[in-house]
Amino acid sequence: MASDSCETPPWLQALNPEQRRAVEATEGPVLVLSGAGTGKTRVLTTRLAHIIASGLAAPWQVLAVTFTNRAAREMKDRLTAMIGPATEQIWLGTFHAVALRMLRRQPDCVALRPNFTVLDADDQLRLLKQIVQDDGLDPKRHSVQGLMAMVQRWKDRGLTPDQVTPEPAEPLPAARLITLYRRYQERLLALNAVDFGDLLLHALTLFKTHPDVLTDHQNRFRYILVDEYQDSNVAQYLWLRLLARPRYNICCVGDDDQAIYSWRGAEVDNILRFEKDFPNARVIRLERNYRSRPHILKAASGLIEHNKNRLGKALFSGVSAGEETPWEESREKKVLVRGVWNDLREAEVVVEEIDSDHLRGRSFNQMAILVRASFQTRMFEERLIVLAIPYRIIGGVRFYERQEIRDAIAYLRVIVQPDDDLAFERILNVPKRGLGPATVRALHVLARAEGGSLQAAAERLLTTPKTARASLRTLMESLAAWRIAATILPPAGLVARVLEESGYTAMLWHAEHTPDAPTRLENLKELVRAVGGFEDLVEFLEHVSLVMEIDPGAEDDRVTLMTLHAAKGLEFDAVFLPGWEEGLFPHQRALDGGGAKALEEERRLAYVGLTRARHKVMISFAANRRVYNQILSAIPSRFLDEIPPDAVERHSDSGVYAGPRRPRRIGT
DNA sequence: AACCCGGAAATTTTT
DNA sequence: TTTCCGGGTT
Repeated sequence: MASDSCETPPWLQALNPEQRRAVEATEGPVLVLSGAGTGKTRVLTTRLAHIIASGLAAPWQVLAVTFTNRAAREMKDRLTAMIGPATEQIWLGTFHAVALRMLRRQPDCVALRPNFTVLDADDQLRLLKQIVQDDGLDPKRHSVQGLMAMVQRWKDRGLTPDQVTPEPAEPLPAARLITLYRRYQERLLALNAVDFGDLLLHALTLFKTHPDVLTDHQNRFRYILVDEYQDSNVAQYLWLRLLARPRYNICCVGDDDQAIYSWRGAEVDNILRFEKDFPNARVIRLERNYRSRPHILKAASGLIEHNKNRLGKALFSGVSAGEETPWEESREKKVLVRGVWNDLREAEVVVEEIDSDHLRGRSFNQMAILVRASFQTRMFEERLIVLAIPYRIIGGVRFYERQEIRDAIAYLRVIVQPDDDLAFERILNVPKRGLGPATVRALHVLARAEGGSLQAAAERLLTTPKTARASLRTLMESLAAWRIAATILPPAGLVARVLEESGYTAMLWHAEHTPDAPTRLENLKELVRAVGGFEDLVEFLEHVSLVMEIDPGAEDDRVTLMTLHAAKGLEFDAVFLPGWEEGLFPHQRALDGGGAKALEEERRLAYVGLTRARHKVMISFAANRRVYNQILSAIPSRFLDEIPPDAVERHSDSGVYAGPRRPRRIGT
């Protein structure tokens, strides 16, 4: 083993002792508890490089799973810089991407056929709604979204319809819910489709029902790395446990203080239980923070200490964070807290601060406004536009969720995958071609009678001369033509042709009365451009269903606006945290139902926000905020009182309730 | 099949 | 307030 050699390999030299231990502890289960800004990504990438460079395993014998696409991309980039093209051979990706890759190899093992589709949230809802209606339930009385959430939660826990245990206190009898779940799963299989939760559920089923497949994978993966382990759900945990056997060379990296996804089925318990789950596990703590200035660390640590359910970890400052940066100023030795009259004023104050920072030579790139809920960004956008400050929003309405993009993609799906009824139904009458509900109903009846797809039913319908509709014939002929074209044209060319020949662009061009038609046309052009980066249509569709976002443009100097959730893993010189009010942050939903657990998660979210900052944090709260049409009053967030007072400098506008206990300063 | 109207929900966070 | 959905009418 390379670590036995006398010379220290160069890639280890840049690490501190704890990091180095985390990298060199290759055998057996290891939990790396890495606090914010302690060099987690460096440890992960170095560990991978170390395993490969010292010959412990070939690249393709290593599996590294992340939670987000961004984390996967970042790791890939940094690893490529270290070990070059061998990176490509590592199994590196999000849980969902890796699971999908495995399922693609053996779709038949979980009753799928090749080329199965990955449905997005919108398709899932549509499908479930159909099932709910078929069951004679009124979608209005029983929220389809609520039912969907329930199904997803089951899937997050790795439960198939057969394994779901009846739960009391649900809106419907348990047996009926399970039937809905079962029908939903049956419909998905019939459509040759999976939803997001299925990727993991099926991957788990694959291992459970096919021991030979599991053994193959166990033999292949000598080393497993897991990022953001605190965000894993039960299904992911079970899947990892199976896969890691019998060597248990599994290294999980995470921070229980940054667990913010329980609403999506993540189990903080996974990380809290690690030592029990994996006997003889080594636990390595990374607590040396290289990111934030001491006052920020103090504020963040003081806040998170109010959580009871945590492993306990204390960050300390690794180096003095600031050398020669434009951020050295005396008044920013504390976390600034501003209390203002209303949300409008809050936007003014924050954007003014951003503007004056910029005038002092600080770049917009290094400033971020992190909000609790995405609707908060609007007010800031308006203000930024007034002062002509460039900004970018991360998250928001995602590119591939826009209507016109989903329509275009539905066309592609119909071409690639004739069984995809959802996509077919979506495009059947878009643009309008006289194929309305009556036609859809007829097709459904026929499809059900013959046990085939809607497209098969459509072909069949055309053979019965009496009912044959000219426009349906035209559509089916077009589809056939596009299918042939797909084998010749590059994907981008095909998309352009489909949009043209289907009449879709004509429809938009014609629709001058709708103000956003030009934007939509623009988006479609953007889509063609995005498709241009792919050589294979199927590959593109895969990318769409997993990545959901389009490559960000060139890095220019802009302020970033995003939610706190989206900010995890990022860092900025200055971070602005608006909306620290009871009811907004902590969010009302957390205060209503969830009890202490939900509140602790909100607190962790606040912790994540604070620890994104290198040099400067400004928190703000508004006494009044416009929600819908009404103006709501709120008192400052309890989190403000939980930050150690000596790490904070408060200024509140006159007349603004500044919170209990502390004397307030008036005016500035 | 296309249009109009009224009522209800919307705003937590995402692979 | 706006937007979306479903039902009813033309």
